[in-house]
Amino acid sequence: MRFRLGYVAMTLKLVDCSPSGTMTVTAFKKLPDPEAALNRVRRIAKKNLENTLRILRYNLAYNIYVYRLTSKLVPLATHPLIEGWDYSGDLKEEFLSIGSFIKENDFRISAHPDHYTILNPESDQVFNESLKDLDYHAKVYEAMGLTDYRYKLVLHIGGLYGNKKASIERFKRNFEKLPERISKRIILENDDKVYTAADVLDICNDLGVPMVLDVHHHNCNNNYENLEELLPHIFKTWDGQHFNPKVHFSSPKSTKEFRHHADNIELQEFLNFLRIASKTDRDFDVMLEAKNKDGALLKLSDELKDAGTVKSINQAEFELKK
DNA sequence: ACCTGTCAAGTCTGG
DNA sequence: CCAGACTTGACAGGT
Repeated sequence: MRFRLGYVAMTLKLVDCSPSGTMTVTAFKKLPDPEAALNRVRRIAKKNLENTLRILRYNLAYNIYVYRLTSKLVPLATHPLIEGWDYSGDLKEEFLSIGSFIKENDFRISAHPDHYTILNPESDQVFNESLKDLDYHAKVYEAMGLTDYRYKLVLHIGGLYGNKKASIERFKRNFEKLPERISKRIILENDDKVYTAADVLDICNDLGVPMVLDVHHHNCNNNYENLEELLPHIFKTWDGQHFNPKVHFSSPKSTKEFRHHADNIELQEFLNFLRIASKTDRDFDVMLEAKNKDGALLKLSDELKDAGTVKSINQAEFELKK
């Protein structure tokens, strides 16, 4: 049984390599000439794309094949200020070279629209804004030539609005309204406050959508659910998908700030999870969500090699001994 | 060069 | 009904 490690958006190893350069609305409006402001956005977006390719090259060198794109590649992408700008046509070459590199090397790439993107709100306006953001994410994949639906978008269920059952029903109804180019990419994750792993598993089974288990969120919000029992069912939602099941993993910052992410991954907690996961007898990928990003990955990797319970294939891939 | 307040966005709680 | 927390990295303004 094998597993791979990945990290989110940003490497600490490369100098001056942010893929998330931004321009604020205030800064945009402050420039007297809208054309000049748009030029600035274009320059930042181009830089973000170039840096993303640099990061992917670095990942290849380190055998890191699991990576999450930042949602901020194109600043203000869904804002009316840049409405009408064809960023995917304008930066076609940059997008396509990223996509080709991803396909050539068979990277597992994902993206995670931020927590303002919600499918079950009570207001139509919030739903429509969320749709715009999902459309942007799908456009980014399409501009990269990643038209295969194996490249996913991770979402949470959303708000509670005082009634979990009704909010879940609204989620499902709204999900069915999505165009295929979006819905086929969506995978759902349990959150740290409202929707537990069992809640999300039910929704995923009803909709036929893969589920990402976030182990840390489960530790924050679990309603006494047993992970060992749930895990085989969670992994089963990935049957028929191109990639193996995916898990998010992070360690709590402290007892007091339990929900916050720590700088690195606690080895013992990780080994505990591996023990449970090994019983499913399936290969899987782990997205590490730590402040130290790829630094945390390389550190955990070293510690796993020393721990002896797993065999290292390379920096980011391991085989579990039975 | 460094420090701090601010930033597009939504939800929830407490006053 | 409104202000502030939540949470995040990066920008922008001030020193």
